[in-house]
Amino acid sequence: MTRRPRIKDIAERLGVSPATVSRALSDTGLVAEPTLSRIRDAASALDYRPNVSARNLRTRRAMAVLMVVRDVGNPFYLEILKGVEAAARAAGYSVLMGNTENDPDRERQYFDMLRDGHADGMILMTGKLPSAPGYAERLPKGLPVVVALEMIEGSGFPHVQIDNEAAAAEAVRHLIGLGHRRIAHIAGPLPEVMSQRRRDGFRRAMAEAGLAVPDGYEQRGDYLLQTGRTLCRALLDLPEPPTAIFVANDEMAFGAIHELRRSGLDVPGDVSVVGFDDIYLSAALFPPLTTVSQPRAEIGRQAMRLLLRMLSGEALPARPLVLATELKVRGTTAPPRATVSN
Amino acid sequence: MTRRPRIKDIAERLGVSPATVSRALSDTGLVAEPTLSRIRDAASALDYRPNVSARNLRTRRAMAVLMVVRDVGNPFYLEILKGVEAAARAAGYSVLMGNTENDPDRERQYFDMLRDGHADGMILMTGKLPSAPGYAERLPKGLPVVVALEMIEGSGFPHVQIDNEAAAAEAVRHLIGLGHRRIAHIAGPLPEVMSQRRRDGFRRAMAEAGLAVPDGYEQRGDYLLQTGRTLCRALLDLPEPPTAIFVANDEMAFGAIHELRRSGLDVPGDVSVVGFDDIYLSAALFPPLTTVSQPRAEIGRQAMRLLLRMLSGEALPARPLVLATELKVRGTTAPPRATVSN
DNA sequence: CTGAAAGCGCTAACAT
DNA sequence: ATGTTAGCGCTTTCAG
Repeated sequence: MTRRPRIKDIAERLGVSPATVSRALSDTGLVAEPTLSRIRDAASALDYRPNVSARNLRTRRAMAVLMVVRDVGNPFYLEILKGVEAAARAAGYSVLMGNTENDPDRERQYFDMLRDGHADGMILMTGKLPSAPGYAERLPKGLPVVVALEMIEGSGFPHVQIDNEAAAAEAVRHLIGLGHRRIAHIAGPLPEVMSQRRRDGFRRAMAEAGLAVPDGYEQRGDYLLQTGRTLCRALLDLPEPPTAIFVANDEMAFGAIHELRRSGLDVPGDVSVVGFDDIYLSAALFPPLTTVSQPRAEIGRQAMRLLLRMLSGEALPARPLVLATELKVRGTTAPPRATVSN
Repeated sequence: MTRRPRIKDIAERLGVSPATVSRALSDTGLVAEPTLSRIRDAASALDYRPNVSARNLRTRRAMAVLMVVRDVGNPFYLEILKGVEAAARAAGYSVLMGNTENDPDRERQYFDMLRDGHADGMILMTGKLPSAPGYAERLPKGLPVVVALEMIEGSGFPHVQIDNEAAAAEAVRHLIGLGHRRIAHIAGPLPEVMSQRRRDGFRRAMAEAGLAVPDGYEQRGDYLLQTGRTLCRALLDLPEPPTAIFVANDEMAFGAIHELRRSGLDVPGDVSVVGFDDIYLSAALFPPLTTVSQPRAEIGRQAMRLLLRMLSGEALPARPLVLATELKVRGTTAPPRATVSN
């Protein structure tokens, strides 16, 4: 079996210089017509493919970006990945996936991949900088990093996000509008900014409507399905259980619904439930989940767009790019059974 | 801002040769102790990271593998990705994701990435070779490719798969064991080998039990949720509708269940449903889905293991690696309402 | 055990 | 418009 052809092989075969072949093959528009076609033909006849390592070494670019998430196993990220991938492909970039699982070692390892030339830029969706001590401070300024989905305050990187607080408030107002008064919230992990925002939205909507949030009406979860069950149980065991629950993500919402059903309660007849995220299959279940839909593919696309602009040396505005959410009113919300005011 | 340090910088600073630094940093065991530590210290003081393009160019390896699927948007692949990623990381490899969407251009493009040095090997889960004419024939023998999940007959690549036919038969036997006689099947796209196998398993189990498969009891789908609905409707409109349905994947099974409920039928009271794949959330729904569980993470891990062995030059056995499935009996199957034997 | 030298395959100045 | 030359940063013979 014969060795893979290099530029030199084509050049010799055609009696031109390697430089000309390189120029012809990379569409610089600097090669005249008789030569151009001959080179292209020869390249495809030899089934030539440029060696990316050599090219990358020379051009000091990898033509790859890194997308880093907390948990690749979560389908939520897939739609975003699709958006990123599409935008990346269109610009000739590949996408590397990084998975941190909240492990500080991995968090910094992916940052290191930027520095060692594995990737040219990074889309960071972990909601934090590497937590290794002193690491964040030592990061060079102007690193081509876009923070998406979650926010990292004070990081100085451009952000693509949604207004979690406003979206949460809208969801709660929907419940209030249906006539609910006793509305509870199952929150995400509160160290995280995103969870805080969603809880703040809940509180704001309640306050604006003059509704109290009794003790025990705010439960603190972790975005896992099982926890949705447990915390829902806790709410049902309250002396005055809520007639509606705003849950900080869909998985916990499913858990909550499961628990309600097991307790013989009807959703939405006895208790209404609103989720957040509009994950895969949310619309397809029984009943379909009322939830806040994030424009996930668009988040991915925009994040990649910003990143490409950074890579082309553009300075980016400090203001975060905020994308619109949409409350999808589906089958898990209805007016409370007995509309006794207060 | 000062330039990124190179090996040469460390060498000069320490008065040793670049070669020694390289050897020290790559743990060859060829550098003696006073020097070794000095080099390591200097490297970490300078925050040195080797340039991967240069290294890859020199070593002719990318230390990356490519995992190619039909549709990144499908959560099904996530667990596999997790398995691949874990095994890859452990061996020092990164994972590149490829998404073909059944587009022939992309199918071949990812193969090309192998050839241009983007990746050293590939885990192919698309169930087919690039369909561009003549392409498959021209592929060099012994390419480091492992086919996972689906099979590509005659491709000559090592396979990691499950026994789709046996698993399907087991699922159908479960229904028969419950007393069902009128059992229908909603199949996947039949050009695909995987769908054929699952259908064959259905047929075999029925034949073995001496049960007929009446006209219209085999519907041909495409793995999409909406299609599950439509085809379930078609089954219900039959003069003698089935009392149980074996569906070729979970998404269509959810669609079918949705349709059954909309028609006022109880699952599993009136109709039992079995799915295939055990996708995300299948266990968490109401009722939880009875389905065939594939060892997804294990498929990923094993595929990566085989690939690593190919990359180290080992010749691999032609026999496919077949992993065990497990029928998860959950809440969507029960004996038929009126157990009138035929 | 360490150093000198070569070169992986490509592209970018510079020259013509 | 094309050729010449150099070099990206690393690893790996080959010497010593």
